[in-house]
Amino acid sequence: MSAARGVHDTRRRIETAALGLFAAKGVDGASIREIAAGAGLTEGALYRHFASKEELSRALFIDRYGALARGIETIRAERSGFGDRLDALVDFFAASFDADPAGFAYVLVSQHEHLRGLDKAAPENAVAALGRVFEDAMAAGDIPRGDVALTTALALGLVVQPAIFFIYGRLAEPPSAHRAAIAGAIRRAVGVTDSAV
Amino acid sequence: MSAARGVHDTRRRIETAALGLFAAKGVDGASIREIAAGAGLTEGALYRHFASKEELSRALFIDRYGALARGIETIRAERSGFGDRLDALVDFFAASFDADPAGFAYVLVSQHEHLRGLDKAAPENAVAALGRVFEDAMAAGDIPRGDVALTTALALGLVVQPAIFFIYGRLAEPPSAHRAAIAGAIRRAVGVTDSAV
DNA sequence: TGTACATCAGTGAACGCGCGTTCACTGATGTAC
DNA sequence: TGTACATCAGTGAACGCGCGTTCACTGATGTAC
Repeated sequence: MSAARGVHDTRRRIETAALGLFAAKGVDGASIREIAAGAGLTEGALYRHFASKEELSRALFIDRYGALARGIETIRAERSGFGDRLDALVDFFAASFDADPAGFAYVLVSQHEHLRGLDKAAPENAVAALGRVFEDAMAAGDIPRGDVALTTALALGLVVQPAIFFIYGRLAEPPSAHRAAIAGAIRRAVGVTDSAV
Repeated sequence: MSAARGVHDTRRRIETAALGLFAAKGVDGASIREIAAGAGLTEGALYRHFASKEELSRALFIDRYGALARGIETIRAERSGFGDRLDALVDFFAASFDADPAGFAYVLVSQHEHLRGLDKAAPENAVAALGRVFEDAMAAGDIPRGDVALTTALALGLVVQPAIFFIYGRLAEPPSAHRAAIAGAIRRAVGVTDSAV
């Protein structure tokens, strides 16, 4: 069993190396050889931990994307009132980004590739979870009724684009430095009514 | 010379086939063989028109990205006042999307790959051009002074995210169907002052 | 008008290369008796 | 405690494959005299 202790370290090293390379060069652009070298292994050893490159890239995505979806659902369950939820959501996204920029970048860039199969109604769909928050807000009269998908897109754009600007050096500081500005912009963009400030 | 007449048709057919495949599968995911077949040619013939796959993908990007940059600069030159410019910009983005969804998707997805070399100060940088519009607006007092890059990111996010939602089927209609809503969201998000409505 | 030559888009087979993946083997560790 | 066997992460060479690219060749068209 003491040999097995190292197993999770190795798996983690592979994931870390893969995530960095996938975020920087894309899944297609990063080779198994590079990933293995980055993790301090040979290619053969990597296949003791992941059955294929596809499984590796998918596991990496599901982990991170699922964590976002669960985080959103937790906030929806634990907070009531759109204002509280919105602040918590912006904080959560910003903290997720700070904790693992490569992971966040990977999810942003590869989501379409991995989500194509996944149904829009899937339990762990982060965008759908976000949509429910805006649905609730409309039902409660906290924001004007309207197209939920459009409202979700607008709010998400206000969070995601600053992250992309930061990743590519167009913004000096990460989203966490702009939490208040982003939350304020969302409030105004979606038209929060006075009762829900 | 009558033989040369067909040359531009062929080039266009290659570009159309490549754009569709690049937008759908990424540059790495689309092969020269697929592109050539899509254009009704053999691989060898494709190389009469483009020196390499890299040149093809780059030419496609530069054309489309440059057109966006020039469109933004034209609006800045021909319109005065932030309100007019903003409406024109949203209309322009929406019309560009409608005219060539695959081209727009390709620019969105591949910008980071191609812009890495390009300097932020490059003459045809669309994001920089957009930034100048917000700089002007701040100087004129049409919107509150603040971080220009952040303001640009917020506004761009409000335009881009609905396009992405539409491309991936999360939004039923393209951005052009939501022009007024998007322009309104930008106005509120960036805090247009009363004098500039 | 007819002949000779140049140009050039297109063909299709072939190339070398790097990729993801496999496999026989090693050696350290854990378990059974 | 000592021996025999099982397990399994890791090695490193090899595999077949599809990729981007090349190349000798073709045939239609344009140009010169």
